[in-house]
Amino acid sequence: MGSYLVSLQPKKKFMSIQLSDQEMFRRNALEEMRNLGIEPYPAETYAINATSKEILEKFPNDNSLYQDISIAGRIMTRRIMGAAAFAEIQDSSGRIQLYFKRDDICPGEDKTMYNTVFKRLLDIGDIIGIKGYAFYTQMGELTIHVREYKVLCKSLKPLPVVKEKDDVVFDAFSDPEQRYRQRYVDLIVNPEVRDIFIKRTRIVNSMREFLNRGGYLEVETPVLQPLYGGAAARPFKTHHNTLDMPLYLRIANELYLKRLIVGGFDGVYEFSKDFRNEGMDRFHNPEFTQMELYVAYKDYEWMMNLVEEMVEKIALDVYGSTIIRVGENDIDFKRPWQRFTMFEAIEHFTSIDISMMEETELVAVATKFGVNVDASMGKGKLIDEIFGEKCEPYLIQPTFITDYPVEMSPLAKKHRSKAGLVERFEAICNGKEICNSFSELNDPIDQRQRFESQLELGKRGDQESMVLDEDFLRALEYGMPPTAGLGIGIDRLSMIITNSPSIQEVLFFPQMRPEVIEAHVSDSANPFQDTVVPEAWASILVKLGIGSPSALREANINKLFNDLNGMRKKMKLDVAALKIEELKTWVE
RNA sequence: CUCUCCGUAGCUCAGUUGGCAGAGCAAAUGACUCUUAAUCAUUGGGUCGAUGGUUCGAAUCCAUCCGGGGAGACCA
Repeated sequence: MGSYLVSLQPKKKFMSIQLSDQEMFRRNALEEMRNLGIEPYPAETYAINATSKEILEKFPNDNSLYQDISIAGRIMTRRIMGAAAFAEIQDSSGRIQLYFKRDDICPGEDKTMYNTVFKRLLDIGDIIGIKGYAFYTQMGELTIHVREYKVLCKSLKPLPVVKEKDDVVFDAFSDPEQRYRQRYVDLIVNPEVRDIFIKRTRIVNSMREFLNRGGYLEVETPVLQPLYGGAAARPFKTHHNTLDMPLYLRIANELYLKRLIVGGFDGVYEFSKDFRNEGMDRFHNPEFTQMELYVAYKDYEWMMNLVEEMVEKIALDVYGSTIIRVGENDIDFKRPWQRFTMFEAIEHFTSIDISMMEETELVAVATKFGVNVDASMGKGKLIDEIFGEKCEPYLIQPTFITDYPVEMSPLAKKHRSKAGLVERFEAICNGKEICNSFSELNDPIDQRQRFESQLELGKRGDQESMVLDEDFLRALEYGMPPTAGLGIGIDRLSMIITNSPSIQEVLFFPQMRPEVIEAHVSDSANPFQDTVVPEAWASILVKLGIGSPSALREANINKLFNDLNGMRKKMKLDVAALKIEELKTWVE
C-alpha cells in the first residue's frame, strides 16, 4: 500500500471496515485450517467416480452399486446434530445428501477433522471431495455415508441461502441486477437458470447437427469490417492503430457468406456474434447471436421448408415434443406452419387491403393505426410499420410471412410474379420475428441500383440505410448462383424455447452499466501527484479503478461523484463530502 | 430519450401520520448420533444508493444525480 494511503488510514482498520463479519469469520477459518496443516486450495487432482445425478438414478435399482464413491461438490446446506450431521453437496449434475458421523470420520482419538474442521471451519459454499457409500436414511432419502472428506476450496464470500420445501422456494435470490452482474452466484443457487443455458447449448448443437447433416460447411468470417453491411442497423465503430483506419464491428455477416457462394461453395453457414449500436430492452442486447445460412441453387420456398424442419427438430431434441409452453400459450412447432403473404396478414388483422395503395394513402392508414410517420419513410417502411403494429404481436403460433416490399429488402431478389415485392419471408412466433430469409439478389446491376436507393433513404434521414459495398458488387459481377439465404436469431429462438421473458435470461452476461468494485490497491505511487486532486480522494479514485488523470477525464462525472461519496461513507473516511463543483475542477 | 416502480443486515423482506433502525434465513457460542425450510438457548451485525434541501428532528417529505426493473420512443 502506497505511503499516501497509509497516511489516510491504518491498514488494519482499513481492511476490517470493508469486510463483513461473515467474511472475517471465513478468513479466520482459512488461517486456522492452514495452522492445522490443511491446505484450503490444494493443487492435485481429486479423482471422482460418480455424479450426484447418476447415483440418484441408478442406486434405487441396484443397492449393491456405489459402495465406494468418490465425489466432489459445493456444500449447500448443513444440519448438525452433535456427533452426526447431514449436509448437501451440489455438483454439476445436481445435489445429493451426505451423512457425517464423528466416529467414522475420526476413528481414532483425534476428533479434529469432525469437531473442528467440519463443524466449525467449513461453511456453506465451500467445495469438498468425499469418499463413502450410498445408503437410505430412516426417512428414506438416498444419502452418501461419508468415510473421509477433503477440503478442495474454501469460499470466502457467504452465498445467498435459498431454501425449499414442498416445491415452495424461500428467500430466492431473485434481484435481476445481482443475478446478471454475478451470474456465477445465480448459477450456483438457481438450478432453473443453469437449465436454461444447458437448453440453449442443446438448441445450438441440434441446429449445427442439422446443418452438418445437410452437408453445409461451417465457416468463419470477419467480425471487424471496414464497411458494415448485410442489415439495416447502426454499428459500433472502432479504430485500428497500424492501419490507422476506422473498423466496424459486424452488424451481419451476410455479404461475406455470399462472397463464399460466389467462390463456389454450395452451402455455408456461420454462428455469428453480431453487434448493433441501438437501444437495449427485453429483446435487444448490443451483441447477439445469429446463425446465417446460404445455399446455392435454392430459393426462399425451399428455405421455408428447411426452417420448419430444423426448428421442429430442435423442439424435439430439447423437449421430445413439438409443443412448448411459452408464457400463457402452448406453441406447436409441428410442420407445416401457417403461411401468409404480408398483405394477406395485414388484411387478415385490419380488414384493409393495402396492396394497391400509394404512399399518401399508406401514410393515412399508418397514421390511423397510431404509427409514427416521418418524412424519411418510404412506401416499404410504411407497410412494414403497419405490419409491425397490427400483425406481428398477434402471431403466436409459428407463422411464415412472405413477399415483402422491395424498399425494405435491398438484398432480396425481386418476386418472380408480383411487382414491387421481393421473395422474402420471416418466421414470426410468440409475437416476434425469429428468422429472416430470401431468395438472394444475384443480379449485380439490380443490386447496385438497390444500394443507390438505400443511399437516397440515407439522405432522407434514415440512419440505418445500407452503405454501398463495391467489393461485394464486384463479387456479384463474377456471378453468384441463385441462392437462398437465412438468418435466424439464436437468442430470440432460445427465449421462446426456454420460455424466458427477456433476452437477459438467455445470455450469460447481458450488457450492463459498469458496477463500482473496489480495486485492491497495491504499493504504488500516487498517480494524481501532479494534479489538484487531494491525496485522500486520490486513494479512493485508485480503489474505484481510476488509476490515471486521463482515466479520470474519461469518467462520467455524475457517476464518479456518486461513487466517490459512496466510498467515503462506506469506509467512514474523515474527510468532508465531495462537492460536484470541486470534482469538476479536477478534470479541467 | 420519456414515463413509471424500486434501492434498508451476506440473502429475502417489514418499517404506520417524520420521533432512538426490525424480522426470517445466514453467521458466532453452546446443546443434540438419521436430519431435511432440522430443533432449542444465547449473541453479534446495517446509518437505510449518493449529494443537497425542508425540519427541533429525515430510512420516511422535496430536488438533483447513480444503479436496476417494467412500459413506451427508437430499432428488423
